[in-house]
Amino acid sequence: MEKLEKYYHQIKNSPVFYGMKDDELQGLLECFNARIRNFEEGEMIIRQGDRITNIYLILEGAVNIEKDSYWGRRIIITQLSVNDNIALAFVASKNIESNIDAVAAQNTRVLVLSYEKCTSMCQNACTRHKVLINNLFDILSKENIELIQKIENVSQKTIRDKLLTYLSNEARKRKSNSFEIPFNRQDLADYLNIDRSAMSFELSKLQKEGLIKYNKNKFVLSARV
Amino acid sequence: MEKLEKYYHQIKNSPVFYGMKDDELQGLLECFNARIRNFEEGEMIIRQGDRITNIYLILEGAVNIEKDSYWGRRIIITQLSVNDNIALAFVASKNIESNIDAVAAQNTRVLVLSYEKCTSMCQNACTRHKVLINNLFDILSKENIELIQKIENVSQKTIRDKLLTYLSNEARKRKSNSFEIPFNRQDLADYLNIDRSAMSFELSKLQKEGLIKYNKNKFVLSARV
DNA sequence: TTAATAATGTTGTAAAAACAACAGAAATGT
DNA sequence: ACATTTCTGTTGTTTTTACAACATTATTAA
Repeated sequence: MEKLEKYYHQIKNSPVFYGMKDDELQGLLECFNARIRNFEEGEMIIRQGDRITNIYLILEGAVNIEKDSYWGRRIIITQLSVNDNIALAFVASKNIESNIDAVAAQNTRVLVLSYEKCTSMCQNACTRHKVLINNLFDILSKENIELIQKIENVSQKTIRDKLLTYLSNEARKRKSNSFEIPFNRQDLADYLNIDRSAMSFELSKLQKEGLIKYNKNKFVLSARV
Repeated sequence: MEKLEKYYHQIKNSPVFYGMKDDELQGLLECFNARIRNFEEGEMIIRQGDRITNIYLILEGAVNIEKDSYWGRRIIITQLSVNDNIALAFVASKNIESNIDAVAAQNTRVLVLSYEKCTSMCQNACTRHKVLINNLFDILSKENIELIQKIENVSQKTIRDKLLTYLSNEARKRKSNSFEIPFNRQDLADYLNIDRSAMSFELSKLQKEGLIKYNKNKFVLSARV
């Protein structure tokens, strides 16, 4: 339990527990059987078919939400990072199996809470549960909007349009024309559902045309985009 | 307010209000300024850029959630039907503008509730609000899972794989190999982000190969799919 | 019933993507 | 510093898709 102390401030200010008083949070962390788990890059945190009963809060690192298609191709649905929750939607619908994998994209530290344990104990009656569920509702709303955004990105017709849509959406999100993306080329291709080499080719083309500049994961969009 | 009576039973048993006592629901409908609105096929219920402050519950009909791509192509994100809520994610994130259109896919009857009005009045304190937010959390979770499902559908590489993935997901959802889909051919193409005529061609091919049978919107999957 | 309109299916052609194979650059480990 | 491995970019070929144009079948209206 001592290790929790180190992250207490971060936990308290995370969207899940935002607005909770210290004593409420302390009690909740105990009641939730809170513990910290570490995952190495590439390690599976959640597998397709799992039933999720825990709330996962990312304290350090990043996690890819993936799906292997029936024919073996990898689909990256989204990448989560610090302060995000993993597979929250499956916690509420507890009789629905996870249809996604969660894979550590780097070495990752996660706070794990037994949601089930708390709801059974406090019967939804305590104030901290009320704050929590409000927060969870907000978080899920934002996730929902993110997923719609992603659908827009991958629904473009050409590789070019997918790239431009993705990049300009990222720029808008960060309120800057200059930003880093969390993906390497292969991951970006798996996120946009396109071939890596074809994507590389189109990126160069966009750079030659002066629409974008990039170096590794750092992108700069020209005003024209 | 009399018109509400006609739908009272349906409203009471809808996922949003599920588990609410009669007096709670009655009070809530008043406090929410509940009213019924009708939309004709093709009419816009929500537009990109709107700020959503109402909860919309579909009582009759169906609604397409759409987005016009920058280049003018139509994307159907999902189709909602009776008992579904429209654009719920944007109600929670009230300072985020809608990035989607909601268009009546048929003549549609909708219950409209001012979410804002209630939250400001009851300060999240009344029991009915607690039941409501729990329900909303559940609904958003399911929507989330649906969106992930849709991402899987459109992330397949070929038209054939998109169709087979979509159809077998539908079959699983309805627990039957025989089912109707809510789309005509053009809408299905816009949902899967593919060309209608190419899709028609592939559908015939699948039928010739004996993998599927179809007539209009009614599909039957062979055991091999 | 017939004409008009809409929806769906079919085909050929041009465009785009996937794929494979490889070259060069960057990162990693020893 | 060197060898090894991983990542990224490039090119040519094959496959798939979009698009356009039209045929056929349903649906609607007169």
